[in-house]
Amino acid sequence: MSKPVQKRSQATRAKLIEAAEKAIASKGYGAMRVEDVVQEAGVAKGTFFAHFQDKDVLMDLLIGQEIETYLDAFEEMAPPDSVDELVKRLMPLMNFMSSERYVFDVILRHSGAAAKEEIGPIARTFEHQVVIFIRWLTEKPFRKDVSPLILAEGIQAFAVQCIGLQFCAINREEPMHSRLTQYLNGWLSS
Amino acid sequence: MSKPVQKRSQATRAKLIEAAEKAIASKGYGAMRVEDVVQEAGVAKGTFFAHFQDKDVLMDLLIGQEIETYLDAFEEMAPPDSVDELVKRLMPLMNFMSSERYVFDVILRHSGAAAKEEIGPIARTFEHQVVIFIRWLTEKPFRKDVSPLILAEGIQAFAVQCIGLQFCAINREEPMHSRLTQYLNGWLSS
DNA sequence: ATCATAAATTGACCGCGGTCATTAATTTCT
DNA sequence: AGAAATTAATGACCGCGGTCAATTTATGAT
Repeated sequence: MSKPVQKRSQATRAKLIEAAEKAIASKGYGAMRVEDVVQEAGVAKGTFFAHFQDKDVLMDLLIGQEIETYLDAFEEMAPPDSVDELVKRLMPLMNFMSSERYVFDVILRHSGAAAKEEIGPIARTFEHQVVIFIRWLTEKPFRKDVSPLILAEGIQAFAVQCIGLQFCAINREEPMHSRLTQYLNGWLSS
Repeated sequence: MSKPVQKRSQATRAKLIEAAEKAIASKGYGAMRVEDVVQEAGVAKGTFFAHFQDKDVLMDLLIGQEIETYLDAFEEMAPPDSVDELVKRLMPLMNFMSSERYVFDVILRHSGAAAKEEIGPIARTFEHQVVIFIRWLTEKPFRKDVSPLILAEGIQAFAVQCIGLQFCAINREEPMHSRLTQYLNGWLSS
């Protein structure tokens, strides 16, 4: 399943991923249908599930690699030296995470690895994020009375909270970035 | 849909809820099947959806009322005067929220009201929780340099974070309560 | 009581994710 | 090269949530 040995198998997998990306590009993540993907890829439905345990596994892959591109951008940047700067850096990623309710749900479902052995792409991005945050926090003037790991995980918790609130009508008048700024001012200042 | 006028309709609704509670009691939330519920209730499948927009709406109701019982217990208690006490008070609710992955997912999906007009049971419990936390925070010696509302929302964010991590194998060696204690020590102390 | 109107219920049907015994293509062995 | 053994692909089928035109039941007016 995860280790295709034949060339044909790799080609089929590539066709499926390409077809899925095409479907998503035109109709969004939430509207992607396995049946459309296999038709576009020119294979049978069962073939899809021979390559991906279920639809979620493919979504994990595609959304995970999208998130990773944002983290790559983080790596290029100089560490932010204020909460405002930090929030500004995070916004593009948060906008992607909140682009569709479905995307956010998939991310939440996969943000923690279900099993130690097989940590998925999205879970990996969350770990990667923590690494980046820890570096930023230790290099710059943020509070030092709480361990960087806890601080980093807290940033994630607040980001998730803000995205969640973004999806509810009552709270939508306050923009995500200003809400996150409030939380992080309370969380990161010494 | 939401305002049954005939007695017969109210009776049917009650039968459906009772049947659902029975199914959940014996097999858990995640295993509840609409088909089983309607059979137990002795009505047709379509009737279910005449009473509940979809399965999630019924889950919202049932899980929401369960959560509300924990909040009622909170109301009975004296406010906690330390983070340790606060965490101790929260644990029963958090244990319920993390009793099944499915339950947690439903809660996340409904924690924010989708529309101002029709705020669901679970969303109402989140608002109720905030009210309780604000009271606790203002009456007791927690930090005062951040608004109680933001502090209360932060407690929710950290609780959700801890439950989420609970479901992932990598982090399961650290018990929920000790993780939450760490977060809240950083968040609530002045 | 009788009929008109609205409310509630029905169950055949659909969409879509996911399964699995069968068949086809590849590789390995002799 | 051909037979045996692995690996890949197939598509009919299933489970389950959700829909809707048709039917039954209740209500209100005359």
